[in-house]
Amino acid sequence: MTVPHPSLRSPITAADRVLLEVQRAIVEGEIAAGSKISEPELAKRFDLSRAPLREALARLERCHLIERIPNAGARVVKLSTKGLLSLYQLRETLEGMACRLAAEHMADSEIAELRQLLDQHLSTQRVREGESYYQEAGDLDFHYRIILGSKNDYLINILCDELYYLVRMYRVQLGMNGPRVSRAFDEHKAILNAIANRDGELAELLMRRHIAASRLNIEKQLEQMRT
Amino acid sequence: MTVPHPSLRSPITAADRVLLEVQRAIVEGEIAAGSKISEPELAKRFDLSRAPLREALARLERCHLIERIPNAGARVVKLSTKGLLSLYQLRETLEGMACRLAAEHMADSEIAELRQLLDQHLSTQRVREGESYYQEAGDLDFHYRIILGSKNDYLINILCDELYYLVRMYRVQLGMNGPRVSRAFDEHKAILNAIANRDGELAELLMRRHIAASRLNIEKQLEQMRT
DNA sequence: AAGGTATATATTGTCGACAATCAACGGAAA
DNA sequence: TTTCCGTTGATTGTCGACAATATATACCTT
Repeated sequence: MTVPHPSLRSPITAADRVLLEVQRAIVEGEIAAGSKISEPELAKRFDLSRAPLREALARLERCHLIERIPNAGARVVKLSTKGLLSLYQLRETLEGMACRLAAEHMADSEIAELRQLLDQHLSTQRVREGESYYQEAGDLDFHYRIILGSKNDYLINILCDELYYLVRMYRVQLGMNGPRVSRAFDEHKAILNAIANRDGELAELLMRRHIAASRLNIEKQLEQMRT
Repeated sequence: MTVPHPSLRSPITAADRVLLEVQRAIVEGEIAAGSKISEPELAKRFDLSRAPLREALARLERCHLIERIPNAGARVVKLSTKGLLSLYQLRETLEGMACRLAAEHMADSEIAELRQLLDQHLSTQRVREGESYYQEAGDLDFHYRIILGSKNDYLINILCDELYYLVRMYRVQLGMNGPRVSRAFDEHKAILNAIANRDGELAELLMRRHIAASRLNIEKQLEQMRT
């Protein structure tokens, strides 16, 4: 059911483990945004040498969760309105593109699976009304499959490996469990239909609106928090 | 005159040096596409330890010049028609977006400098007719400035740090010195005008066509080589 | 002779220690 | 008191060696 992450390479090394742990910790705010990262401290905490840790840090930098300055160390990224805007601006363009390509390239079987996934979400959604985690996972799953459906490896890499952890970080730390669930479902359904009809242009448009709506929703909540 | 690369961080470390060297070697085909990379061999060749070398390899993977498999080593990427198509497909979307944003966000002074740059290219172009290196550098410069003008850090990072080396690798190894110089100049000029008029929509359209034309040009040459 | 298995070799992943660089603190001069 | 400078402390960058894993070779079996 859950789409395996593309960057999960078969042999799991120590660097991989610590990467996943630290990634989760940063996304969930367990390691505070903007805080400095101490290599010796983390190495001690995960009981391994600095070598695999630095490997992990390199990959964290790659997905924009930390920023490194030579000879000065690494810091967890700070969340900012400007950053959020840039990120969603980019997502709008890239996922729109992915959606158009998916409408062109997805196999009929993949589309069928996607529809099945959506129906399944709807039922679990009815049962577990309001539980945001399942919605979060389901939403990710939906987007992932479309992105993978684009069949463009560079595009897939950018969205799934380099941007999505940051997207999740914003969602989690700004508390975006969101009351947007039902509307999101309808939008997902419309997108799926466009893809099934092989209407790439419409699919792109709908996906762009979907993400724009999501962005506006977040910005609205941001505004409320400030007052 | 030349725009400094954004990823050139101030303190230059040993890993930075070897990165630049290997990057160049791969782009220019000195290290053959598809060949295996031996860490001990490269370490000996550049007379340093494997630690900074691995740091460099991590960054090479980031810009898609090598592919790493855990416990199995790294290989230089293979060039393929599919890869080239994916890459230019992505560039078309991303640089189009950058161009639209540049039309909205570039300062008047930046636009003036861009115009100056273009005039300068035109004159050197007349003097050194056909010398492709200057054209290559000039073209990169033009695109760089527009990308930077988008003021979207994530977009800038993707285009300038993660995709452009690969673009250059395709250009160099497929021998794209190109007779497209004069047409490219006209297209650049039109794009600049759209930006100066703050017409983001047109700027995006023109940039997309510019890149699409460049892609078609390459594909044409590819076709000729095959026969 | 072909296929599979086991050894042997080479490469990658990891470790602990050293060197180079940067940030923080304290003291001296204006 | 404020500013500049040198020292101290800590952190990052680099090194060489060891352990774990994968590839290649040779051998044995069918």
